[in-house]
Order: sequence, then C-alpha cells, then structure tokens
Amino acid sequence: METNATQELADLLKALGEYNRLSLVYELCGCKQARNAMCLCECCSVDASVASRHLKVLTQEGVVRMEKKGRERIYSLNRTDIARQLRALADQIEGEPSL
Amino acid sequence: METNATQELADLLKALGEYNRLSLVYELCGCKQARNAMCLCECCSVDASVASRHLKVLTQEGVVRMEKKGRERIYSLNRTDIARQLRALADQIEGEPSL
DNA sequence: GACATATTTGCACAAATAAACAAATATAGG
DNA sequence: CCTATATTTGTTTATTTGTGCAAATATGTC
Repeated sequence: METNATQELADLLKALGEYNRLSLVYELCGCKQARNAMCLCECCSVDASVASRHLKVLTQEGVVRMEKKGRERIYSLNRTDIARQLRALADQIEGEPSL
Repeated sequence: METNATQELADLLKALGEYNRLSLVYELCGCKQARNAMCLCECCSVDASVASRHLKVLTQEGVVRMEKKGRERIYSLNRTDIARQLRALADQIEGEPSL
C-alpha cells in the first residue's frame, strides 16, 4: 500500500476499466436516488455476489459511496469527486508539455 | 471483439489503469516531441520488451500514436482525443440523472 | 556483407482477476 | 424465535495479465 499519486489514479482507472463495473457506474449515473445491489446487479448480467464484489471495489476506490438502509445497502455515485479526477487527468494530458 | 461503446471505454480506462502504462503516459505528457521506446522505458523500471508491449496496448487503445523513424519508433500522445473522452465521461458522471 | 542499435516476439511463470455457486451473515417483520 | 430477503464470504475454476530473458527481426552505419 504505497501512497503514490500515480498508483492511486491507476487504481481508480482500473476500477472503472472493467465492463461490468463501468456498467454499474453508468446505471448509477442515471439514478437520482441511491440504489441497492439487487437492483444494480440487473444492469449487468452477473450474480448478486459478483455485483457485490464489484461494488466493493468501486467503494474502495471512492467511485461510489455506500449507505446502510435496513437490510439493504444503497449505493450512489461520488459524482463531483470522480468527475474532478477525470478532468484533472484530461487537463494534464492536454496541457502544454514542459520539455 | 464487440463494437460496444461501454466496452471500448472500459478498454481505454483499463489501458490507462496500470501503473507502468500510466507512467509512460505521464512521461509523454511532459514531452513536446515524440519519444522512442528506449527513452520511455527508463521512466518505469521495466525491460524494453515490457515497455514495448505496454506501448502496443496504448497504441491499440488510441492513447498514443506511433511513427516510424529510421530504426526507432517514436511515440506521442493523442492529447486532444483522450482528453475529450475523459471529459465526456466526467460530464456523464456529473450530469443530472434522468430517473 | 558485417556489425551495432532498436524493437518485437516466443516462451515460461507467477500473480491477479472475474465468475459461479453454496454457505454464512445481517436484518426486517411477523 | 422463525422466516424471508439482502448481502457478503469461502471456495474453486478458468482466464488474463505483467514480467523477464533469449531469440528473432528491422534498419542504420561502416
């Protein structure tokens, strides 16, 4: 567990860079309210346990935030934070090179 | 090989979501001119063959463009294109949900 | 052609990853 | 306490991935 900025960004991009996880993110994109895992796992054709693990990865990487609600866990996107990080990378890539 | 927009974006993010590949991208970020693989592979501590493979992935995903120059291949970033895709995702994530 | 340099490819291997299913856990509601 | 529902965890399997090294290829130079 290094506290390396490059590694952390790579981990974030890797979390987003898997088809089913990205599908979950897209699904959450369109949701005003937080959704539970059972509902979310329908958007990608995987087992509930698989969705659970994917959501865990997304939570660990800060893409998603989880909240307990009764016997379910509801998930919502960390919209501004993730958007900010993606734009920061875009800016860096597009920015003027120094050498 | 599906022509699925979600899959293609996931592939792009996966290409960026590996430490050494992201390091190569950062290295190219700071370069005004295109660089060859020997030079680039110094930024990450890997074998030249490994860098070659990473650069191939980045090329296939359109992150980088390659040009032959004598016996070397020089690489440069597809800055505007990648930045555009990252911003598009950021916009989608931050955009107002429909339901 | 001989040689040097840059890059790719073949191969082997270890580690990481995604998936499915069953079992365990948590919690709401009778 | 019992049951139903939601989620996580353990286990196994198959696949992918990143890596290094040696060999092959490509190309410039002498």
